[in-house]
Amino acid sequence: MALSIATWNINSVRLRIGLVEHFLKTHAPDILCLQETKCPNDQFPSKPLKALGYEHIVMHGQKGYHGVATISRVPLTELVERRDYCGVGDARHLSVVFRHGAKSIRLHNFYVPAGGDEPDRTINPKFGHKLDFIEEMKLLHAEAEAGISSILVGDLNIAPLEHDVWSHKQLLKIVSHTPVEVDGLTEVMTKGAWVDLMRRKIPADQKLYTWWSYRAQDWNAADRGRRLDHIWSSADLEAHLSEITVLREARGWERPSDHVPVIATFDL
DNA sequence: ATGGTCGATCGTCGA
Repeated sequence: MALSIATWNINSVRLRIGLVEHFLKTHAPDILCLQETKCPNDQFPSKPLKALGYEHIVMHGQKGYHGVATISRVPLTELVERRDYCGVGDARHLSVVFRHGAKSIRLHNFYVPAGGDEPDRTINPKFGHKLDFIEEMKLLHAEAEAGISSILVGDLNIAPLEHDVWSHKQLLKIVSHTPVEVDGLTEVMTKGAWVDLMRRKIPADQKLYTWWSYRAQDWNAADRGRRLDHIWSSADLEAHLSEITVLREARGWERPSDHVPVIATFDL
């Protein structure tokens, strides 16, 4: 029985609700996790999503900034969590639990702080916040709850591997690919026993990006991308992963997000 | 080496 989970930093869900509808119509994931919805909960555009069969919507929004939402066509349980990482009141995490066949699965939806421009916490508090957020994520274990498998998706704002960026050497001092962030995210994975599902299907020696800056004249020709969006799971789900799709074409849609959807399909 | 572009909101911050 197939299960598909998608993640997409939408960069304003109200502005791009048409693109979300198009994506749901053409790819029909069972569940879509959005980040950077930039939308208070009472203004979330639920109606067109429900009309497409996505009747189960859990939001964690705030005015103007951040915000995550999980949109599902399969029922979700009452076991919803919204964790306030770093205790600053940002809407950057949401997790839900659903059943699929014999399994119960907790699905975490994360929007990790971008961290500003200067990779030095003594002069840039935003970078310090990012490092503290990652530190707190190290406490999250893929097997935290007995009998519940885990999937973790989202915009983690870190490209950990050499071929997750267009130039490893030129980005070593650029926030998202600095050694302190990469080491931190790697430790989140190892301590929590998470599996990087995208790299189980696309080998680490191949370039793989999910984000291209708005600032490039021609994002496609320059192809200076980064893999900032991720799909991880607990070890028990790895053997059931059938496909990973990075929807690069979405970067070329009209008025696009700077991130593209990533979809994991399981056979469970 | 620098600047380049977006979105929410309405001067400026965050990315």
